[in-house]
Amino acid sequence: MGDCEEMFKANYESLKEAGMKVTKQRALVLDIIRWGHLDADEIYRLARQNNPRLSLSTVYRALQKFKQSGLIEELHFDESHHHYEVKPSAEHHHLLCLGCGRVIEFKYPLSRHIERNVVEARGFNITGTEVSLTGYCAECQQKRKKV
Amino acid sequence: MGDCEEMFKANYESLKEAGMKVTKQRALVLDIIRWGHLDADEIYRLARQNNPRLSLSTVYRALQKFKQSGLIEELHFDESHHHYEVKPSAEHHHLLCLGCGRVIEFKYPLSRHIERNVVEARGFNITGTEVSLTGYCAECQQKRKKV
DNA sequence: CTCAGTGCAAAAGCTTTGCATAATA
DNA sequence: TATTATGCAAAGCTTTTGCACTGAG
Repeated sequence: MGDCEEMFKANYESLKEAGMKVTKQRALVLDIIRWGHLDADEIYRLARQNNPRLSLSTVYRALQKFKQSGLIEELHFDESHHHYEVKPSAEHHHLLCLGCGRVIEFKYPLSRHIERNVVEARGFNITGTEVSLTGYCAECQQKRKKV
Repeated sequence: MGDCEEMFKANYESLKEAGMKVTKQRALVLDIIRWGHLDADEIYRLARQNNPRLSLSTVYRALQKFKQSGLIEELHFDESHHHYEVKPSAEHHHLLCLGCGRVIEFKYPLSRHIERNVVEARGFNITGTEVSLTGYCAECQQKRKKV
């Protein structure tokens, strides 16, 4: 690797711990994922500002690897893209504002709640929970009233 | 239209009520959606058993129209396909078994529950809720133990 | 040195669109 | 008759894959 920036040190550690070969492309992609809930193409475009030779397939391959090793999680805000975030420690979900696109995170043990309160879920072993809540944040509701 | 089967009468009414032009293709597609949680290609293949000249784009255009007029809803069980169901009267969600692919439906006013119990959701106007719960049903847990 | 990762280009899978024809209201 | 829907084929978009080359361990 050789000439790698200081700012990626933490990412190198993460990759190493996850048992992955460390490359500057992967460190870069991982670093960008920490910025927010981005999709592959957004990650790609941001990453190219740092490394213009990076290819989109490398981004996709990195995302796949990270997902497999549990470093990140895939989100499905809308039907056409996937978005990614570094794996959270506690179960949490997202409110997506259809007005401004902002994402509000909140912690909530929803799978436990459902296992306890939903009759049909008795005996079902829930391994994955993804909640997509869409609507309008307080600010966007104000804007919409005015229009 | 002319030579249309008796079994589609109810669908004709639904389409008419929704303010759509009634065609035998649409009635057929709508009829098939009532069978279960199918994706576009499954609907297409089933529909062609009845009308071999039907095209896939007609299926997609019908699905889009139905969605717009609120006749059906789009589900996102896995990341690559969309599945469809006729619009339910009460809020309900799905448990998807990764073993056998079965879908268990359950009614639950989750958006209300979240609006009431999640601090971060205060002031947020939730308009859409979709919950994807994946795991293993009781039967598949048994099978997995044996293997 | 060896195997895994990268870049490029090409392909795959799902969905949408353009256009001439056919069917509904 | 005037739209609107259909069928077909072609294009679009996101994601995956093949292959030769590079780089990490």
